[in-house]
Amino acid sequence: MNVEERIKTEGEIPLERRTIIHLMLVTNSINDKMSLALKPFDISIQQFNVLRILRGQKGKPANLSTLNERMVTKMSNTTRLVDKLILKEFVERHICPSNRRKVEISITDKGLEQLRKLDVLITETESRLLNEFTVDELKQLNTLLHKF
Amino acid sequence: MNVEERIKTEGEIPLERRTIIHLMLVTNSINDKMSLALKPFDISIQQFNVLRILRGQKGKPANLSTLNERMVTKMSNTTRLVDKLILKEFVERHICPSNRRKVEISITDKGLEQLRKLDVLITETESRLLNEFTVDELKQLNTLLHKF
DNA sequence: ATACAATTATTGTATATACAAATGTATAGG
DNA sequence: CCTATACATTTGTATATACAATAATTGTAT
Repeated sequence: MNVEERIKTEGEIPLERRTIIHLMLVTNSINDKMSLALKPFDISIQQFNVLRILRGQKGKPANLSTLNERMVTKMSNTTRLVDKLILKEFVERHICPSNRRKVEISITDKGLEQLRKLDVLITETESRLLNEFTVDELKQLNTLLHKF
Repeated sequence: MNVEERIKTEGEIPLERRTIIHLMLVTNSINDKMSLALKPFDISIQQFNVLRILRGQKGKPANLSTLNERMVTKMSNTTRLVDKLILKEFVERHICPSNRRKVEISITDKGLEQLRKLDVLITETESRLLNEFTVDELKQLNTLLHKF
């Protein structure tokens, strides 16, 4: 990602500003590519993220606040995000019997099956995105990001 | 930014996946803080970006496709983004006399004035976001991001 | 000149998201 | 036991965004 070329600036950008812009450009590009990869499956990144969280629960259902807590990109309206996954029959929603304010959301077999297909795709996409990096560089990048 | 803590995972995340997630978490957090800083001025990050691009034109107006090309986060509908800036009287839109398909968008004095106020704020916010980094680390980070 | 394609921006429409208010449920204090 | 408060989610509504269709203008080939 060449910052100056991409945003067509000839003047010099201060290092701090350039870093922020650089990060934005990179993650925007990653998001675009991920969305594109998921598009044939008619699944958004957010929906994919929820499915993965639910699988990580290993059978134990999650409630809405748990999902919200764990989502990479938080949403202001997880109810309706889940609605869409229910429509696709990838998840189920039941009222929690021990506390009826809560809902229990769990992934269905159909959802798990879909996720297995997506796993391959996503792992490939991630690798493709990072193919210029050595393992050491990836570790270095993570160390730097940890400072935020 | 502690990835595992933030998304509440106990299992180990593969390095490549972790890197992508890490980037997302960091830029989401940056975006949140920037939006928050701009909020009192009722300006979105996108609108701010357009104003800055227009100032960079140094009097020379820009057309829509130029804006689109240069925006950090591209929009599918720059027309309506500009509409909002016109409503606030920060920019003006005229039909390009040499090619009437094009529009000429330019920043107004009021827009420039507003931008001067925002500059301080944004520069401060950027510094605050990056205060854990040395200049060397920032350069290092940019070098790594360049690999995308 | 005329027809056709290419360019540039706008508009319509469906969907997504943010934010606040409302709903239903549980808990704690008098 | 009653009421107030806190909690968890849902719903309403305004705004934002994506995507496709349309409109207007220009360039080009015949």
